Amino acid sequence: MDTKYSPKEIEAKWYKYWLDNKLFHSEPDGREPFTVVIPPPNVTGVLHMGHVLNETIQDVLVRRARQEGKNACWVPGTDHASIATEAKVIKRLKEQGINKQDLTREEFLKHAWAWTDEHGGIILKQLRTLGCSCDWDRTAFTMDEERSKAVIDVFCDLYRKGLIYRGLRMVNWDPERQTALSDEEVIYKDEHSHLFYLKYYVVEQDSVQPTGIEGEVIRKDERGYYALVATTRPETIMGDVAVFINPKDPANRWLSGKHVVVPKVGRVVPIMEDRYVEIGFGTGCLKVTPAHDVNDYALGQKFGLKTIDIFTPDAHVNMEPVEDELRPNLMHYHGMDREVCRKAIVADLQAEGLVERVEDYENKVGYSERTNVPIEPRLSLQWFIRMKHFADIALPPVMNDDIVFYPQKYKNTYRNWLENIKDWCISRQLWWGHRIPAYYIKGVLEEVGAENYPDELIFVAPSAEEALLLAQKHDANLSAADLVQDEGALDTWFSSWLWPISLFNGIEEPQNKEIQYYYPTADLVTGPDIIFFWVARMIMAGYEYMGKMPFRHVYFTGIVRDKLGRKMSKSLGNSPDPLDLIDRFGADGVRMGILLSAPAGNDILYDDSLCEQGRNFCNKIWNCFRLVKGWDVNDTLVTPKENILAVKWFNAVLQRAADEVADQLAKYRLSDALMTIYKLYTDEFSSWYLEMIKPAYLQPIDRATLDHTLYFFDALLRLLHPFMPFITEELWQNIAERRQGESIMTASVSNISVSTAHGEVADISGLMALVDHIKDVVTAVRNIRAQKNIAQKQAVELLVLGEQTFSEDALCMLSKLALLSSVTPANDKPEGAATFIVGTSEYSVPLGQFIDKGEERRKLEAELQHQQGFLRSVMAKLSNERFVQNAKPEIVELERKKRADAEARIATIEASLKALA
RNA sequence: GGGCGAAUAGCGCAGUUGGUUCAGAGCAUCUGCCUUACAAGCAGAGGGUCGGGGGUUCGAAUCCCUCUUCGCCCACCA
Repeated sequence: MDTKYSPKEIEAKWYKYWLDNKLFHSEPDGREPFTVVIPPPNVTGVLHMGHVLNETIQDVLVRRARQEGKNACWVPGTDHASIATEAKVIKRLKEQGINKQDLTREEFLKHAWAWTDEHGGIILKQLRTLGCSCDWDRTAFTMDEERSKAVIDVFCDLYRKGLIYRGLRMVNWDPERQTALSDEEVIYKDEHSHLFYLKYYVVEQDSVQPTGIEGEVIRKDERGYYALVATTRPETIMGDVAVFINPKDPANRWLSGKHVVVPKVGRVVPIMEDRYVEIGFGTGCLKVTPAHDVNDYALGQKFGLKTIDIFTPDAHVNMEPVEDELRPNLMHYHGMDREVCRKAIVADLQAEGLVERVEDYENKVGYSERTNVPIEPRLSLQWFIRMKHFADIALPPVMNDDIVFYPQKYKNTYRNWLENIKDWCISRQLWWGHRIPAYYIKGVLEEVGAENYPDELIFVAPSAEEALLLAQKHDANLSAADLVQDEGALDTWFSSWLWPISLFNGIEEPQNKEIQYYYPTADLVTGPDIIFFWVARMIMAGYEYMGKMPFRHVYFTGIVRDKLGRKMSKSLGNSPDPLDLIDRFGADGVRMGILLSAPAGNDILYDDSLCEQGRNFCNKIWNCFRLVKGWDVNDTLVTPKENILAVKWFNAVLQRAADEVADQLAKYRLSDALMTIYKLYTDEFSSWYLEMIKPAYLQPIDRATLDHTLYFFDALLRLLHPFMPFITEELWQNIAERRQGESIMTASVSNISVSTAHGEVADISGLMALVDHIKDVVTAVRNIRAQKNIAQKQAVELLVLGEQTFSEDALCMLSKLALLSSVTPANDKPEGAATFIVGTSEYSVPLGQFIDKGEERRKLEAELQHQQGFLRSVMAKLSNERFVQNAKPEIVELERKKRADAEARIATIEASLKALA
């Protein structure tokens, strides 16, 4: 066996074994279910560090549940990710010289499916490399037949319930992809921009009169009186229909009732008044373009203003809606991109003296989450869900912890969103996705246009045939050819929100055995960035369709960042390829690396050194195994006394650690749990226990000690298995004879210690204290060796001064660990001895001529000072009457004991100093 | 603008109702060791006024107030 663990073949071997033996597969049975549904990654995505974190956590939870005897079922799958995938397909088609516009819907979808089949599911393969124990037989896709049926049926159902409606609204428009987006898909970014102050000349120049109100600001230049309007988007002036002032604003009072000319455009628009306009911002004059701004639209609605939409769907200037008589002056802007037009129009305005000034300005601009282009607010006909009802059913269960969030702080975020919920725009102008099951009568649509199409003539049904039946109730003469289906597709999240239900076909058959057994799921593990997109909406759908929560616990992971704290991203190139890491450190090493510093909710700063630590830990375990398996056993050998003590002690340590791990896991403190196991292995097991029982070189070990040690090893592997599945399986299989198909995956983790290890221990804390004392003495002796340059192999004598006595087994253990030639009680210590104190006892190692009296004295004096300082602080407390009166009696008693101990130690040190003199 | 959270060792963190030498473990650093399981290792060591200030208390990293700094979420100020 090599001294290094080499993961590659071992990982492949056991993953295959698990699959061959169907150990990941779950079927409903009598056991308690433990269900986890994977947050479906994009079907065309590849594994990144965020996935590694997320999936490793899920795997730990699932594997642990399996070991606890639960029927664990982790369902994998992928998301069709409508907008992201459609973008990728369009890009690839472009590379092949094909434009989406030239394709029919059917042709495009053919390409999209081809792409999905080709690249889809790569990420699921990669999850196997990481060791994920998903039930692959259940692999699903948000757009497969079963899931699609659920989506369409839910749409129809919500429509019937009046929770879905169609309407002309101002929506977030992505001009790149040319589709509407939900509010959640818009990311606001701070931007350096400019505030342009434009002159809108007053039409009624002759009637301008100062009002005499204090604070009045009348603007006039050689061309006459004008209103000054501040805007960040001068290109939208072509859609201006009014200028608003606040009725209470003294500065602009004189403009009341006037009309102004939109600069360059030439349109005469009224000055109007509304309290929405903030006095003191800019000049207090607001230009209003209802077609291109959400607030302007609201004002337009309130006052019945026209909307002049001067952009095409891809945000190029369109002069069509502009009045004929104004157009000739503006035609050179026609077809310009909005950004280009901004520059052009500013230049023109400046040339004509219509810009009074330009200021630097910081503002927020909304960007499309997917295409990263600025959102254009756009009036369009879309489908929405009324969210009030869903907010009402989804808020209470989280607030009262029926569904528990880890960490809890996200409850606030969740509440905040639900309490200010807005309707959800679910339609997208995309082809890749679930097509909206709404049908229109072709003739009527052509006659009145989409915007004026009456709601009563919309027929929503799962299929064209069923829609026709509905339509025929309205007009018996209609035939299939008279109906036309809505062109839009649904938001991806409209299918994801059903995931925990649709995976078990719970929408179609709510009473089926699977949904009844697996639902609600146990834990959801996901990033806080999709708390609104996904988590909240799953809770809504869960209560709406199952009447129950979709999951009991939500574990929000942090964001994986690089060492410098930057978010990992493709463009920065700071994201390592997980497969490459697995290649270098092994899957177990990578899992440990990512888990170690990933407490819930905290961002993790990833660095390769974390995986190195994981790999090193694998080696440690590997070498423990080499040692233990290398021992020959001799059945006739009597178990040494120190081994009996060691076994009893480690048995207790193991149980304590196992309890701690269980507690930490119950609190979802995975990295703490892993650290507990790590320390148990490296510190207690390797550094102490194995050294305690290790036979001399080439000597055999006794049967009882070996058996107990193998048992401990087995238990340690079981504890570690959820975190590092591969190496633990490998060693577990080799530590004892196993049946075919048997696996550590299902080896129990309850009752980890052996209660019969050399009989019951009555006083566990006494046992622990004894071994702790021995460890302290050993460490002190090692220190003396180091300081005095005494060789590791050179045995030394130890004198015990005072009352401390050791039982025989303790003496044996002590002698073995510290390599002592003798341990003898003594009243006085010889000339030239190094001394140290453990607890209240003093020890001494005679050194003969090696001793440096001066140094020894300095050490003792330093210790004396420390003890005296400590005693003073204790005395201060005890002499404080209010402390003695108010503090709890046990606390006071403790202080008294501290005083006694300190006094004893001081006496000992003083005696030693005297002896040295 | 509103809300939430954080600040503890060089680094990323733990510290559960205030009380055990409570100021912690891990990594990194330093020192000594190729000691027959492991140098990807072993044995040791150093390192922090718990962001600043005030208060409550016999006692504060922990509770309260305040200031500073950082992060996140939400929001229609052109």
